[in-house]
Amino acid sequence: MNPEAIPMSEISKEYDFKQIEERWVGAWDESIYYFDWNSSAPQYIIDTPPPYPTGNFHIGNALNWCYIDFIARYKRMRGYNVMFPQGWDCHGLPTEVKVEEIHGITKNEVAREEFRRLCEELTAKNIAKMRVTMKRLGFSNDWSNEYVTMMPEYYSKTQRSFVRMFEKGMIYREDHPVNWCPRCGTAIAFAEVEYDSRTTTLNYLRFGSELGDLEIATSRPELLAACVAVAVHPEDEKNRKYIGTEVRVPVFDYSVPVIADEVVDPAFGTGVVMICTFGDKQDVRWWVEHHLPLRQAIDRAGRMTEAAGKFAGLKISECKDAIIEEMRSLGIIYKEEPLDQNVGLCWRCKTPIEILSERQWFVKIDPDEIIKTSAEIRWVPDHMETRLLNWTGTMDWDWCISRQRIFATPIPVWYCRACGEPLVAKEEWLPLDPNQTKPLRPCPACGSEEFEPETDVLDTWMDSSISVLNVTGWLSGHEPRYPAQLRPQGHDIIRTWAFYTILRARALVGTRPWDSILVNGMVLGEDGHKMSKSLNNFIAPEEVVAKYGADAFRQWAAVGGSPGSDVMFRWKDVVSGGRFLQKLWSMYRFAAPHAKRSDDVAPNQVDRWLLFELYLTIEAVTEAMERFAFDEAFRAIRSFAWDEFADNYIELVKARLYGPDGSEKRAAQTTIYAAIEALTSLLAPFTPFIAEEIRTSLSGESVHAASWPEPLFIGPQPEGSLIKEVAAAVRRYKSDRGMALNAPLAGIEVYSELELETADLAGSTSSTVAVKRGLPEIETRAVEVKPQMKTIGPVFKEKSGDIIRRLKEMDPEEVARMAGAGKVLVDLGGEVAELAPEAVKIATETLSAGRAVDMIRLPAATVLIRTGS
RNA sequence: GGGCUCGUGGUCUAGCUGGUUAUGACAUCGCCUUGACAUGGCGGGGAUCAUGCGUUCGAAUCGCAUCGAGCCCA
Repeated sequence: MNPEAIPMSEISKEYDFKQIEERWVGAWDESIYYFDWNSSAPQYIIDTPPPYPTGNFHIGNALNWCYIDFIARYKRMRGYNVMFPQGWDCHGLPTEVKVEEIHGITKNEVAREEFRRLCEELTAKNIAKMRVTMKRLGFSNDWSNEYVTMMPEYYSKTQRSFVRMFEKGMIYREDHPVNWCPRCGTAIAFAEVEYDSRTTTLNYLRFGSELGDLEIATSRPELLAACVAVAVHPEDEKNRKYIGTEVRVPVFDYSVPVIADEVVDPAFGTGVVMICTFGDKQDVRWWVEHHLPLRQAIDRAGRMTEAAGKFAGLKISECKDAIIEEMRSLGIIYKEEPLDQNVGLCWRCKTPIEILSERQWFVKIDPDEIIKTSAEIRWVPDHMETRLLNWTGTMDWDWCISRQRIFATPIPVWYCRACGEPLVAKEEWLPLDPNQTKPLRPCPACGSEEFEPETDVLDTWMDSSISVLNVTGWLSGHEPRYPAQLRPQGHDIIRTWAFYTILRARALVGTRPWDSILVNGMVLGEDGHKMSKSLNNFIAPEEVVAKYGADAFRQWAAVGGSPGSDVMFRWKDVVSGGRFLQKLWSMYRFAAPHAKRSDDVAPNQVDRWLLFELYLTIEAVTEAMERFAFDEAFRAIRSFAWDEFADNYIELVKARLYGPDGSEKRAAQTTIYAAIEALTSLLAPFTPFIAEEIRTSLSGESVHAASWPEPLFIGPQPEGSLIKEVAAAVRRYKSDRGMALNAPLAGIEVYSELELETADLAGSTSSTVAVKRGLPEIETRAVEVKPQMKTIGPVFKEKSGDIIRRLKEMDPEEVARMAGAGKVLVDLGGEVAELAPEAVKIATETLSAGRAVDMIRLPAATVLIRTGS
């Protein structure tokens, strides 16, 4: 489009973000963001986090997606074959709960398949809502690579991964202690356990012994029936005599051994610990180490078992009360005191978890392999890797992957009714639900054809931990392209998603999952706390977009904080983003009729200065983008656009633009064109809407199909830079005197060592300008000595402080004279230090010596302004 | 209790491979309607760089300790 066809008056004065952004959302062709499976261009595959489809794309997601979009758009412009896929991690308890709520049912009241169907229906609706928000925010997702974990295309891969790892011996089924939520009725992994401090009671009781009663302290007397041993420290003077003997468990009256273990803290309680199966993780460790028997006193529903004798059937808390009451009345409890302790809670419902021994499916964890693989990955910021490594060393048992739920990937296993042997499905039978289909062969152990289906389902992390394999083409018919280049994710799920993904990629395809992982922080509300609905500091992205637009919101994401650190949501950042959009629009409104590309015009000093600034900006932005330093990148763009281009360059060249046609005018027009073209390209990853609006008006091409600007190789431009400095100084001069900026001055003389062009300076100051070499004939006087520490310190070491003090006391005129003569002598009392001239800088004051001029001193020039006429 | 990160004008932050004048934004105050923009321009005020000790000629920057905050975990 010819810019001449857009008179300035036809471009609205105000930037209408709503109209423009919504128009582009509707107009953009999404296919330009599709990954090309056949391309030989370097690939850049992003393992986008698949969000849980709650129906609301929250601001934490939005921050991460902004980061991803900045990178995806930047990499595309750099010529990469980019995949920015979108997945949905559908399975999970929250949806089950929501469905029960919506339909007023419990999951056991309807058929398994029917319940699953209701969950899928709700999930599909939520996904549709979230897609709308994502598109409105301007994310350049590749929707041709969307995946939905609840669909057979995806969960068949989860099932195949299960079968393959089973066949490699990396998945096994075993009776094993698991973390159990009695309320949800399901096993959970360590990653799902939260901790909270609670106050409870430490009960002191007596166990009967031939050596006299043994005193023990416990916070969980309800587990008395699960007691399998008692432990004391081997060096414990008071209690060591009991080691190797047996003591009687009160109330239940059976014998347990007393064992020695150094882990026991002799100073806690009575120094004697009751080992139960299982009160906590330490009990599990002792149980394994000392080969103790199993006495399970609590069942899956959180009620006491037959092992608890007359307390059987009571809830845990009821049993606790009853047992304490009984022991008090029998005098077994002789002391009670409050105890602060941290209890493990189910992350979903906050119910205290129990450790039960259950037959469950597990994935083997090899910490060394995880650590080795992690070392092959570039972590940004690098300290986030420490969190993974710390976590890797702290797990007491393998990853429990079976869950007692419905809406999840079925475990493709049956058990033979005749001999109990498990039959794991063959890969080619998948996908399947063992509750719906029968195995295609008889029991390999006994030949029976009668089977019980596995009703447990897989942990949802089993789905999402292969997201990276899914997007890189594993089991898809495409040539696989793992590892992916980037995993962007939050630091809250390092111990889960990052950990499990590394484990699974190693196990299934033998490589690291990604080249780099970019870890983003959490979004904090304006009160400084993590944004959440319960804290009532929650802002929806839709609200921000409605008020200030997606481009303004995205600027908050870019400059609100650096990736990795937590970022506070601040309205003022969005507001200031909106102002920048208006500023850009005003710039464009001015530039549109002037931006014209001409060949063979020679840029003048000011043009070349701007082109050099542009060159520096492109270099700085490119370098920052490679480090994912979006805040630095965007600040550099903003500073170029606002400070250099708008406030300085445009003001300097107005006279040329409004002046007569000629090569000087065409040089300015060409420079403006180049600046706007490059600027829109740099802005494209961050503010895709306004960048597109301006760029298409300028050149008719989409900025999102353009390539990243090449730095124009141009050296420093001291002349143009000085002209800018002088113009700014004159602007300040006028402002200080309350003069209008376009008020003419009687005359300006610029003294410097450079050969300056005067046209732009004369135009922007509305005054005649004379350029002279050297210094004006006026008096100068030294007023201050500035010692240069960098020069003095290394030479004079401990004398430096003294020298500085003396220098400041000396007459500046005298110091200046000595510096001019080649050396500065400083009397230190006993001795005289000899300083090189560069060890001091002299600040001078100028006297206009009776002439009718004002003087402005700049680092590289002296400007005289005639005040008389 | 452990690990990680971090304490810089009123608020948020840059600097942190040590060099005496600590960056920017927002807020605040003053001046200015000039042919893109008052959602603008120009300028001013405002900081014991959490505290203490140490290393050094010299510390916001390096080390140790203390206090405080956030996150992850036991």
